[in-house]
Amino acid sequence: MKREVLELLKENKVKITNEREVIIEILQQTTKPLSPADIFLRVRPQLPKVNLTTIYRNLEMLEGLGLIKRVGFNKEYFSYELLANRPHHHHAICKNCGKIEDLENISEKFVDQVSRQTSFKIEDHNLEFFGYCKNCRRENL
Amino acid sequence: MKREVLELLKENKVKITNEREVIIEILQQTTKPLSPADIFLRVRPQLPKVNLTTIYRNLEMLEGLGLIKRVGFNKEYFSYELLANRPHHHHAICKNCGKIEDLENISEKFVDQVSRQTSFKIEDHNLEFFGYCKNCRRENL
DNA sequence: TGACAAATGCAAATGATTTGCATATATTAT
DNA sequence: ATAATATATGCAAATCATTTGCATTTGTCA
Repeated sequence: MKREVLELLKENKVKITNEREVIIEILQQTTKPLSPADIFLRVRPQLPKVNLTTIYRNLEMLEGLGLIKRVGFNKEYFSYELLANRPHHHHAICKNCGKIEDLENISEKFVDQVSRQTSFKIEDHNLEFFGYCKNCRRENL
Repeated sequence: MKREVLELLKENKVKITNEREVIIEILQQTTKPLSPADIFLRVRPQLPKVNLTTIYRNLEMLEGLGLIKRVGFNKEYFSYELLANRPHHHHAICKNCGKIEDLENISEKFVDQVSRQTSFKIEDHNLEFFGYCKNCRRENL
């Protein structure tokens, strides 16, 4: 667990438990969004007694602190990814196999456009693309 | 129910039931995305015996035919909106009161950008903005 | 009008997420 | 180091949206 994260947790009087260390490390080691169940499966080998509830509660806490972001894919459930890991980006999701590709370098100009044309004070946005990855396109032929 | 819709249903051997007529009319009369429960509540006054299951099954059917689009908001459940009602657009969702504003006229140039920079064959995308609407911004002061 | 496939209503199943509560653990002051 | 205490965890049960099985009803088409 990185120093910065550790400090942020301490600042917020959050106890550093084994469960939290493992959950955060897993999030740090991954480049793809993980669902609570995904994380659970990866924590268990290290902490066999861990409970799914603990995963949920910690994800909620981490989201509250602004460390992770919740992303929702089409017919799927929510997943989470660490904000610190990479700069703001979007996803391309394969409709067939569920493969997720990160899209970086997308111009954020349109975000400014939106902020201008709405009366809302925009703070965040989600942008997800759906289609078929290379492999699944082949299968469809 | 508009003629075009009626024809599309018949083409696909879908029976024209009272439930379907009412569900489709409700979707046609609304400019905001509606959840299955929303639709259920609006159908019931006209068809008191209608069951939520029927709403779900028909939404699935309409989505399959490409008549409606499923949109997922942040911590909320899925909602549906009729594609024919308006051209492609996006949403701004108030983090406080849940108010939804439609955003039209957003340049779609970035969609082309994406198609070029990924190996995916992009077919669709979701774009949602989150922030605070005029009223809720006032309340926060 | 009758035959038949498709749609509905109802009840129960499912699956993710949440909650209550007793126990365990990290933190803080002693 | 140790004790006191607030917080976190595990477990079981509750919740809530969504799905499924099946008997009954209803459109559609000959």
